[in-house]
Amino acid sequence: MTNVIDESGILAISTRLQRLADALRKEGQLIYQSFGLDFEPKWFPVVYTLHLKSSLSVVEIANEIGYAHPSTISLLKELEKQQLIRSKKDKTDERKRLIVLTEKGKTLVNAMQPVWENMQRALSEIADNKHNLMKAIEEAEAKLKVSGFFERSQKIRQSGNL
Amino acid sequence: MTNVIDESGILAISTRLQRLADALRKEGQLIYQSFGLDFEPKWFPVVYTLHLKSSLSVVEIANEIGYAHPSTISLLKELEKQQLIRSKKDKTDERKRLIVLTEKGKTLVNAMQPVWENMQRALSEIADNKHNLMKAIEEAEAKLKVSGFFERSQKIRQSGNL
DNA sequence: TCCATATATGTAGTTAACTACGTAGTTTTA
DNA sequence: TAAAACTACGTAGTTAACTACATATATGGA
Repeated sequence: MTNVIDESGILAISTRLQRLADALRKEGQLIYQSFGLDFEPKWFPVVYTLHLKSSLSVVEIANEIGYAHPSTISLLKELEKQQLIRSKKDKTDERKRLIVLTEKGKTLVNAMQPVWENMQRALSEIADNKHNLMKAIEEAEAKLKVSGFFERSQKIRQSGNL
Repeated sequence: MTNVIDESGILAISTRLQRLADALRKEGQLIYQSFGLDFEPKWFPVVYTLHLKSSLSVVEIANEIGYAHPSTISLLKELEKQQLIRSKKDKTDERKRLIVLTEKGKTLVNAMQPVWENMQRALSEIADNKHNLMKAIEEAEAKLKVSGFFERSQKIRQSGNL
């Protein structure tokens, strides 16, 4: 199991992140199935957000979950098809569509609580190590927010040595 | 900048990983451009592997970089178009195509050394924190190799409480 | 008050990975 | 030694995110 990429260090980091994200998403799908639930991991951010905030516009949801708005729209379409959400025009601003969970959606969220608890434990086993993965992600995101990868590269370059 | 997903904990981890991978890949593209190099981050795993191993078949490359072979084939097509690699039939096994870097490819690899060094430093600034991102990824991957997310979920479920 | 600018939503097309399946050589085994 | 099983490569179609652009409504300033 020699693997050049695992040894090429940090340069292949985006490859490694993507691989890991893919694997977890796919296995997440199997877990929902095994509990007999008709739910997909990619829906989690939207549904969880609406569970907490109850009524939000498309762009507000996009901001909450950190996605571009067209991605959010396509998730909302799927959830509408599943009858887990519905939407109505905002009366005070005709441009906005306010999204809410349906009764079916709320029921499903309740049914998913033990599954989420189960997943959380399994994920903790995987991610809680000497270097905690969630904390590492949070710290890296915080750094990027202060100054991006490109900006840091430019600064290093201008500093002379590279 | 309230963000439900950042606070929803580990359940949205695959979303977070993907976001981070995307951001780093895109900024990586800008960095190559800023150095005047016609190179894309997604090509790195293949090119770096061929730089170290010089002649490999399609499936061997796929295994080295941890991708499915069709993904590798489409990367190889792009690299062939860029004239960075070429291939010839293996004489002892007619099924195999042996891939090598061209002279242009080798020259580019040399030209990229300082850029890779620069990127490595910038990435270290981002990822070397209290919880080191690369190490966290490695640890999580090791755990998954022992027993996957699904398998762990099943075991927790069977243990009774969930 | 009306025009310019900004915001909210939507559509179309792209990207970078994947799985499923097909074909052609190679190896094993009955 | 011929059939079965395996391996290598390739194609087609899918997925889950993205950017760029279009349209409709709202708002602020001259």
